Amino acid sequence: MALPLAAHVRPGRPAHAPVGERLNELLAVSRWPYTQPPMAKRIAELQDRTRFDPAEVEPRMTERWLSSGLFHPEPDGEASENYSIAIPPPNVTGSLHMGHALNGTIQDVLIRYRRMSGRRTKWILGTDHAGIATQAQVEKALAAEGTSRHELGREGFVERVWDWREHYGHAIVEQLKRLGASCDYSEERFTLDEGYARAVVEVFVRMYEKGYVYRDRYIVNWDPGSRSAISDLEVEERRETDTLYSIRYDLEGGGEVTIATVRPETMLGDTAVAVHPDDERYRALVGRSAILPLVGRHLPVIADEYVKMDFGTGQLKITPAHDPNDFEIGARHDLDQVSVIGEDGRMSAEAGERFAGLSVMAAREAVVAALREEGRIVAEEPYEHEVPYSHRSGQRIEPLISLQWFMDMSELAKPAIAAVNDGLVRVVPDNHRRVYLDWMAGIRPWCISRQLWWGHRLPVYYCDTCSHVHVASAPPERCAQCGGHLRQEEDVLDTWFSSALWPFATLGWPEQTPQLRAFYPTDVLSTARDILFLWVARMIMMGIELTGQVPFSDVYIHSVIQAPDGRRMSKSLGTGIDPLQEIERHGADAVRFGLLATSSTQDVRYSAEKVQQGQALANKLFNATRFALLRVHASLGAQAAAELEPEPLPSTVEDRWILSRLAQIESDTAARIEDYDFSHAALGLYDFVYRELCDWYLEIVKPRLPDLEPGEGHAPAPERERLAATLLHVLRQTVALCHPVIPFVTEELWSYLDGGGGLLAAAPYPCADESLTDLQAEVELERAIEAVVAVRGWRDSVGARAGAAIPARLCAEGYETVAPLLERMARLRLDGDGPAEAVASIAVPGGTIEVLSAEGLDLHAAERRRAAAREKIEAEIARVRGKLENPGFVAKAPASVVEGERERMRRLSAELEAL
RNA sequence: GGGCGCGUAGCUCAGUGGGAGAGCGCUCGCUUCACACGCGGGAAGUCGGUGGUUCGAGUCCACCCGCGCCCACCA
Repeated sequence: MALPLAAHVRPGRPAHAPVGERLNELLAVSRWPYTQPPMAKRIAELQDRTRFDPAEVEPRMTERWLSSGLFHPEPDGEASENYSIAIPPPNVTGSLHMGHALNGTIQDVLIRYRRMSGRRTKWILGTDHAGIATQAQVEKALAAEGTSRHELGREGFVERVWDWREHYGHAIVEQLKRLGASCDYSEERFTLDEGYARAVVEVFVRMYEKGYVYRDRYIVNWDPGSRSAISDLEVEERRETDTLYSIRYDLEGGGEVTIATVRPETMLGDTAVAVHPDDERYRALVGRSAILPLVGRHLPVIADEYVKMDFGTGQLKITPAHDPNDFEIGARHDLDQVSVIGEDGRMSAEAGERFAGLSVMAAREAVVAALREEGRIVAEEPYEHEVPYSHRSGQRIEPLISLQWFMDMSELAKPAIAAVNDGLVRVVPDNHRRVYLDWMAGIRPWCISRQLWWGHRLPVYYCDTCSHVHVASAPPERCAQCGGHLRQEEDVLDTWFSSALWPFATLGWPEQTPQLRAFYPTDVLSTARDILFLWVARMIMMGIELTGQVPFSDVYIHSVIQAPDGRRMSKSLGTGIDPLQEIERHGADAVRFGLLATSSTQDVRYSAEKVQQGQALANKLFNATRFALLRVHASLGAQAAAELEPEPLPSTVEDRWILSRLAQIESDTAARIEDYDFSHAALGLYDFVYRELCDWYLEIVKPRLPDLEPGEGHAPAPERERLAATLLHVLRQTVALCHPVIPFVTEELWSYLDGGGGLLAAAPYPCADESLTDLQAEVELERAIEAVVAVRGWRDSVGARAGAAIPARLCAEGYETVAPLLERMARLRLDGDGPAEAVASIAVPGGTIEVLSAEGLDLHAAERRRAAAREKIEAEIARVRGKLENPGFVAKAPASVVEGERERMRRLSAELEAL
């Protein structure tokens, strides 16, 4: 295998470190013993493989990759010269959905591209324990068995979850292999692994010691579904229509106030009534007392600026224990907190005998009924507002006061804001940058404790005797204060607390491991925007705080894939499309291509057509290669074919043209991948393979590389060898170029194209050879193509038989080098001689083609066509003339544009003249 | 309420201030010796609307209409 080292070094970009050494290392890996039949036999078998069959090929290629060890890099070198990506860890119980498939493909393109470009690459793989989701899933299974976590007890339950993980936790990893993802499968991480857990505890302790982590009684988003507090980010607001009740409260010593609420049941916990301090209407009320209906509690009337004078009556009930705003107001005015709703989502004893034990909704009805009986409901009206729901359990959030652990984020946010502002972390596309910055600027404390059993238990120990609180990475034996017995905190940490450490905890942090040195910081974090705050922002904050470095230099936010009808893809809506099913149907290459081609800087709809297009591309490339191999072998003989060294040896204009176009697509593709412009990368490759390579180059070149059977008139053997070398060079480069996008079919084809038996995944990525750029050849061939297309259209419109060659004369400039191919591709016979009088003429760039025989042609149609062509040219001329006669245009437009229009005018005039 | 984004061919979407494009679908023709998951030809568009900037606007600006998404503590 030829190894031009220069091919690894793209001009204008830094060569990343010991390239030669790297290559050898890669090659040692790719030369693993892979026995296959001799090439001649394989080529013969290729004769019958008229289609690319993904189901047959893909498992073989996966097997080759995995057993080669290529995906596992030794932890050598420095992170700055290596390339690494930490996969967003999927939930351990999850299965591959479209988002995973797209993100997996994107990351794999980046990884494969960098690996082929000579970088030591590591794609860090692992799964997330996903506290609430996993616990809920196992609890559901237990319920089906007629038992519950409470019956099993904490230890038994956690053991059951680990069993569950053993059984179901590997599905998604296998699915990633199916997709072709080149993760380092030999070092899979899990956020609850022993080492990882040590890192989590370490971080908690450090944050506690810095004073960021604290315990507080605070109003939290209580999720009755998971029986746990959840963070603000896990709350989703839904628009709902409720009834807004206006309720009359009597004032002590006469008078009344009227408050409005959509949650009458919470009035049982009211501890004040508030008005705005500037509200003239109610100034006299401040300082008096209202009497809470049904309860009889005396409520001070207070003044607070939070109250909107122009909303409702301007009189507001205050329930500090069950409303976040009221909680704040209560704190300002030192109000009592009366909790009338419990953690089970039912009314508590404090709600009074009449209501205790009722669900919130039942209590609402009961309270309204009771108030109505007393004639206190002044008004009822439908009211649309936002209602908080748990993103996790789907249940309505119940704000209530609870003792929880929090982390203050304000200090952590500062350097994380600076990192993005200063470009240390680049956000692509850029518009997400401001979203990040806005959120970070207003960051609030993070409730990190969860009342679950599945997760990292807080390293907090309470003394039974003196209630001293110990926070330590190793459990202390006894209370340091009084020697009393210690009890560990029951709560576990929010899953995102451990996820925030992902890029470095997976590499062995806090130990200074070789892995950490080699692969941290990582290069890019690719994800959908829904976890920008939940995860990405927190990784940046924690990364900077704990390692002193940003965890990645790029954040790439990819599209969200919607159902084809534009709705959200979801199981519950029935709008989900299973990527694995699509892979079964069309092949992994097709799905990868389709997803990349669809992806964009905004949300996109799933496109079965684009997947189809990918399948077509895989098949096309397979057949193009198959054609070239079979032809070369037939034309040169097996011996010469086996000894042939593919290299660019252009002898004709089409050779120079395709090599020039190849250089172009090579630099385009590299640039697009580096710019995260995956759709154009994929579609650009499609265009190159279809249009330039297959439709034109292969078709033009066919007669130069004959099946040798008829024997007469073949090009001499050295000419055939030059063409074969060029053709195979172009195919090798094209196949390699496509590899990051469609790895399976290209790896299979490489096993035919590469004599050395190496892996394409380890081969150098093609690099544009600028010396092969040939603008002259491009101009000449573009002109020929335009002419061929014009003649074909003309032929079709006059009913020429498909195969019949038409006698004609070329009356146009600039076809010296391309006349033979024009003749053949357009099925003309350009004898030159013949009757002087043409029967018809076809407009082509730079002139016409005169048709010399009307045999079998519909000349009326030909005339109509000629007239149409003339009309089109005239219209075009009129447009250009209009421009050129506009003094403003000539005076103000750039000279090159003006000259371009003049040139066009000359060309069009010549064509019109010729017609 | 604040922010971001989108309206281009029947559908899904590209489009860099200077000749409106692709894939699919539709249609006509080809059993052309790589591929019928193929090849060749064709039809199909007041680029959401109205103004403005400019020699020139699908592209830049303003407003309007329609549709998404994110953030936000008005009962």
